[in-house]
Amino acid sequence: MPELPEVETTCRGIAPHITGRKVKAIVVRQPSLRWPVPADLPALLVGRKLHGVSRRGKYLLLGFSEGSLLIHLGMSGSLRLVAPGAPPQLHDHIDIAFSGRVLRYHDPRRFGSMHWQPGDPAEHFLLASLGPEPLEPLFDGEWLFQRSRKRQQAVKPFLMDSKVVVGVGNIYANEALFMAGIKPIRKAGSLTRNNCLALAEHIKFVLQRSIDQGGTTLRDFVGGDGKPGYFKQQLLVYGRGGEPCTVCALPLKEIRLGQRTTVYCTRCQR
DNA sequence: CGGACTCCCTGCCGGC
DNA sequence: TGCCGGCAGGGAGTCC
Repeated sequence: MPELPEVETTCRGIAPHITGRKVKAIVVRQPSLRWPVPADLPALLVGRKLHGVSRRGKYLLLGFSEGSLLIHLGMSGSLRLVAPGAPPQLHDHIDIAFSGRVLRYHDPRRFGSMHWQPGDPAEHFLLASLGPEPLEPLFDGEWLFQRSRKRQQAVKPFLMDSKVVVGVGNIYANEALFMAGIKPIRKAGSLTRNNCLALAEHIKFVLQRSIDQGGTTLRDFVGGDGKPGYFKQQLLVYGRGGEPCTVCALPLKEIRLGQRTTVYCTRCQR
């Protein structure tokens, strides 16, 4: 169930265990993901040494000297390290076997993907037009303000547009809008500069806090129990439609906006 | 171009 | 109990 913090947690969790190791084998049990898994994946990877693991938006990048493997976890994907020979479970679609450790891709809904990009991964078509990373200084209130000018779209789908900023999914869009006191259905173009400053700060805050908490379950995660790294009980609005607002106790309103569940407080968010 | 909508897929939950 | 519709955290592709 990956949003940016889960992808970041995965990145940090797997990196120390596989960086510098050689790929020994690739097993593709189910090549039909969001896009077909490249048929030549074994030829591309076996024998290559992994230089490092990084993240761009919700894409994980396994970097080799010749290029990068881009992995997206979709809605239901996860990566785990398992011991060589561990029996695959249902929906364990792909193994990347390193010396001593197997990186196993699991994805019931198969909305995830794997792509190979020679050379600089940033040139891949899926990454080329992505907006800034939310936790980097390049993304700030001024950026949001400039990008939102004259946009008629509601602010929530605007925030979830990966060309505006990457990594803000449905959960964190709801949370950040609540914390910033901004109604999700407001037109992006109606936001004031101060609105945008608040919004950018709360996006950074909620994502960073979630990453910090994901870190607390890293050991379990790497050990293979796959515990998700975010804490549902800390969410202020997402999943709480009809329940009292944590600030004013008015029941939270739940609507559909751009085909996604949206929860907000009609009193605290304007 | 912006913005709304569709679809990829399995699992699960609530209603009947 | 079983079946069925609807919904789930993403996001590319299509159409207007």
